[in-house]
Amino acid sequence: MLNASCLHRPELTAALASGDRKLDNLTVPYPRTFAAGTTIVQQGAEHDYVYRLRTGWVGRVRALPDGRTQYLMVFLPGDLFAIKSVFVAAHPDAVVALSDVTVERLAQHRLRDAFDTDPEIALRCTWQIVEEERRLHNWVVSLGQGSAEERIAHLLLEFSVRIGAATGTGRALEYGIPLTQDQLGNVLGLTSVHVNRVLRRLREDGLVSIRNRVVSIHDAPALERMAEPLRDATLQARARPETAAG
Amino acid sequence: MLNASCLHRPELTAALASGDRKLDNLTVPYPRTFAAGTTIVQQGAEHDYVYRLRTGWVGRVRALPDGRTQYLMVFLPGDLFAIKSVFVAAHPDAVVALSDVTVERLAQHRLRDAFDTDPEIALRCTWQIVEEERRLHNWVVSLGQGSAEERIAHLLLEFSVRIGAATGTGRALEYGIPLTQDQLGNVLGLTSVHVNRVLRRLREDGLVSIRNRVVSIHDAPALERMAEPLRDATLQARARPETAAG
DNA sequence: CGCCTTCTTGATGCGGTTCAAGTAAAGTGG
DNA sequence: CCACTTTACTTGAACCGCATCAAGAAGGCG
Repeated sequence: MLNASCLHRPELTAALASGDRKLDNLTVPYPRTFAAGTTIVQQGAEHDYVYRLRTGWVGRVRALPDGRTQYLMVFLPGDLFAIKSVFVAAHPDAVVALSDVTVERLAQHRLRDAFDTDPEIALRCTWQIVEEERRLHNWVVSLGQGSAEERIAHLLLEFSVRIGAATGTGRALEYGIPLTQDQLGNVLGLTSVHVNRVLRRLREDGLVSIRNRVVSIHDAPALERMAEPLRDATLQARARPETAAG
Repeated sequence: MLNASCLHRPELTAALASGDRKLDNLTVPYPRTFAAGTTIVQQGAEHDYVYRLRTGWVGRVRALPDGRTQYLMVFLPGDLFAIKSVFVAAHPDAVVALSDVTVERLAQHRLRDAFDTDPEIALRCTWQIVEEERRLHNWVVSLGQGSAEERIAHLLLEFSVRIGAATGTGRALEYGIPLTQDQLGNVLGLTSVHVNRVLRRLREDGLVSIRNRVVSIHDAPALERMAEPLRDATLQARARPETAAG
């Protein structure tokens, strides 16, 4: 499991997997379930658990005082979330179940002890945060520079890759998505109306369609071409390495 | 030093400060300087150092293949940067000196060893990443939901707070800023033309002005009112705590 | 002085929002 | 099983915030 893109230094792979396995011993005995729409962690509240997502989709979302809302992260199975509980007292944003989900809970203080005594667990936790940072960087680029088309293409492809990686099969050309167009808008920084219009265009052009909460990628190369400018530069750089400067 | 907003769990304060002090023993003997505009870490390159910023401003920036660019982080004195070197092989974005800077270097592998053997150092490193994540969350909200006015007001206030915290004095109502309007645009996801126009309005309305690379906040309350919707919700929540839900 | 970067301002246009209305599908309670 | 409601999707028309294009002014710096 662990992570999709495996951008970590190769010498860490074993330690990471080992750290992940060790989390099993720290989880509260029985997994817990939340129905779609449930708030798992309240915005602004203190919280004493960290979670490992087993099934379903979870989102971190911030509500602005005037009613606007923005999603900050979408978690898929295998992700650790609310890991900030270990370090900060209050969560500045809510964590909600986007679909029905099952999670394993880890008591914050126990994980914190393990963090101190077991470097592999510390590594696993830090890795999760580093990975989230990577996603956030891409998110900022997407929101700051991407057009609506580019953002949507990029997001649907990212889910495709992450789901594919989590399930072991390669990229998923068809996958369930629990997000409504309204939620997609709040992920992408767009209105649901515009999301709808762009999706229509993509559907009519035969690139991708969403029907009955299922994404079907019909023309992956074209979709990738569309999302290309927003693609994580790490991969591009690998294709044509450059010399480092002082 | 360490961080501004002190949102960490109180029981960690001592360990964090201690971890920060321990970094002193890991730094390469002589601090290094970079001239404004220099690239410190190349986009897409591997890199074996982590840095602690002593003086000046540093930015992490991503260049898209078609020429667009987006800043992903602005580092101020006290920040650790390129800390990802410890965990990932290649940096997906460049790190550049926004002004003349002096930095302390830490060899990646030495820090990694220390990370394993000393929980306080692990905590200090993880804390830096958690803090960056906090900033990125706010950044995403800003780009996703904020108007140009809100984003600019929010950014200038954030710098004010962070500089104030780093220098020990409270919020800085006047501070030097090395960013050009063009760079501000690439931080804010706006064109320099629009940044210019909004800054003009803010100046004419007596809220804030930038002249000769110096920001002067003339009407802090009004500026805060303008940035209010984007303000980190943690503080808001503290004012009126809510009950937690299951 | 002449060049270059940054700042400034105007004119014009487009991408995305806003407002509004209508359709479709899935509950829900009687 | 059928009115009634609710939630999601869809589409149109009008508007506006910000981008784009263009050109000039104001400052460093060789």
